[in-house]
Amino acid sequence: MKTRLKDIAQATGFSINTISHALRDEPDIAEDTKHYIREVAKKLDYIPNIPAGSIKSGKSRILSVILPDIGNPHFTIMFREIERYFSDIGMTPFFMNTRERAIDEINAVRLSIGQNVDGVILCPTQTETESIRLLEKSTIPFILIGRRFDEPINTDYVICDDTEGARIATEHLLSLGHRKICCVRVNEHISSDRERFNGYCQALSEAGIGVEDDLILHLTLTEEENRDAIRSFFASRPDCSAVLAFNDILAYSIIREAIAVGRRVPEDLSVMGFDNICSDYPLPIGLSSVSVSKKNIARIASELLYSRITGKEQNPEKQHIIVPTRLFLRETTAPPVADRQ
Amino acid sequence: MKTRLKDIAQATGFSINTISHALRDEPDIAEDTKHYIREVAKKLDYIPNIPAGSIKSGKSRILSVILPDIGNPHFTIMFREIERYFSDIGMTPFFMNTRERAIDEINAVRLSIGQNVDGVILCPTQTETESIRLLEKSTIPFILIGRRFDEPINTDYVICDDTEGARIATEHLLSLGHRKICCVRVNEHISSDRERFNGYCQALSEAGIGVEDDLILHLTLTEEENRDAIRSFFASRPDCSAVLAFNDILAYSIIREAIAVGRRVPEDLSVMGFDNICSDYPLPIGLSSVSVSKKNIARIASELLYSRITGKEQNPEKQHIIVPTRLFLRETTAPPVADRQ
DNA sequence: TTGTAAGCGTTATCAA
DNA sequence: TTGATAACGCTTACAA
Repeated sequence: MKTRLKDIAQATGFSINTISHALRDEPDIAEDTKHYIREVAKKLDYIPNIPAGSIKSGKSRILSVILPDIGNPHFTIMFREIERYFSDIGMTPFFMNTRERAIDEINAVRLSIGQNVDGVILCPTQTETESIRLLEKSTIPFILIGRRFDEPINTDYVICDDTEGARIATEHLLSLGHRKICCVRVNEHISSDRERFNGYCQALSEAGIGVEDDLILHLTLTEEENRDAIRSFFASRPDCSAVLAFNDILAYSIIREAIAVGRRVPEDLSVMGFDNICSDYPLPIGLSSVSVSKKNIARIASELLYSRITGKEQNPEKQHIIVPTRLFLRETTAPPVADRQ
Repeated sequence: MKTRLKDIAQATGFSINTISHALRDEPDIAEDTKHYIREVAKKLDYIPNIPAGSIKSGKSRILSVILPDIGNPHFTIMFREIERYFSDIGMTPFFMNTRERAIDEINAVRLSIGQNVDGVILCPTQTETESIRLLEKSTIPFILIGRRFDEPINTDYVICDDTEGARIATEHLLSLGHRKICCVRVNEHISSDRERFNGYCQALSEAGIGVEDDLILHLTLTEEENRDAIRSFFASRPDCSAVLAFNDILAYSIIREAIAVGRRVPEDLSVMGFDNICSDYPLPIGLSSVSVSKKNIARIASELLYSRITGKEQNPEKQHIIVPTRLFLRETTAPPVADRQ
């Protein structure tokens, strides 16, 4: 059975209070006493009952990290970094998936609040704002990561420079000679989707090229199959020679379908991703991609959250942090074959 | 600020007890009263304080899922399935990484016990048994997943048929005509590593072929780089024409290095994985692999854990469940080129 | 330096 | 059908 402070008190003859203080290394207990108590506690395999402590102290030393899909390496890498940061300071982040569903997000937020977490890192689905309202009402510090809301919602956030990332990626495709460039979009509620699309439009417009509606390919972020949408896009726009994908997972989906229908990458189709997950996974085809410093974003968000939790961040102004992006060119982008039909 | 039962009591004029019962839909409160209380609770955004309840009831409705590395799709897929199963019944699994480190595993277990979780799903690092001892002492139900201990440690577990999986994979490589087959190992403490190796040995022995020590390639599961080890293996055994990798991630690492040193896959080198992550990720090169029904393992483990938690599983006998494996052949395996040097 | 007592927000017990 | 009261295991005054 679980050992309680009471058991240690009985075993040592000290009061529960003394045990509690000794195990938390407070200065008001004699060193000898502390040593003795710690020894007995260890022998009895004492493990502090955190919920019991937290209802009084209000501190649980746990955090929740609410992300759309841990199956996406983009979020996996961020979570690992967050975990590393907080476990070093004795706090435990735990993770929940929203699967890009509003209801799952609200549940995750409610559960986090209900668990008395010390802080929340959230990548919102952006199809509702109830979760933000609940967090604000709870007074639990929270940071948005990867996505941001427009006015009037004002929160701390850490994102990457989506607009600029998409702009330089599109610019690069243009500089290779591509003119019919597909842009993959996923969900117009999501800020990164809108901003990447804006970057794409900017680059085209700077090159004097108009945005064609049917070069916009709408795919889904979640587990549903994108194959049919991709294939019918290929069929409808055979003249398209390059794709800017919303993320690397979708880029690889496109590469797979392209190969399946007999198009070579990059000879027949250049594909540009967004995320640079190749830097962390041994993928057999190196994907040209926009690198978004996932670890930086995660670390900055962790630091900011921690400073909010400890109250060190006195600045009541919400922090809006935009991490720069850069281009990584690998094997999936090349000039278009000039004499294609 | 957070709403408490007390606040609802004040707002409605009922006692805290009545509020508590009403919100948990106990039968001893009048329907009208329940309706009214629920309405007020909703208006006040009441979110139950789970830790407070759990110190009395002992039930937290949270579980912990302790896995080596969420970055590995093998575990990601399992976690998603576990999450799906439990969120449907109103329980919340949260996830922690061990990074294959004993100390992280023990900490995760201690934290889980300290958080009063209702159950634990653990894929152990197997470099220590302290975590098992702590779990047993805590009396919290737990299930091992993917790995098992030898006697005298006896726990519930759900694994795949590692021996048979590796045997049929090796058999297939043999049937293609390969004779110099590399087996990738990771850590002899890990049961799946030992059992897959046994399967490999069995298949070779049935074919009358001896196991050669220097066809065993030792790689690492965690983030460290395997490149040098792979390249020096290629250099030392250029006659090796096929590889059975411990898992798909390592298989892809090998493919990447093979391509990098100018060997074609599968023409110059057949590569067989273990996990079949291609079924869930749009990877550009289809990997031949042993399919291990990750979702089945996760679901079976979840069901068993839940039955242990509710006490429905009366059988005090520990359950040892072995899920069958099967072969998925894709693009990375082929007969050896006969006239290679 | 240590102990006593109150209280955190719930749930459980028992009385009304 | 509802309410008072005691617990749960801990932390935090405050007292000794």
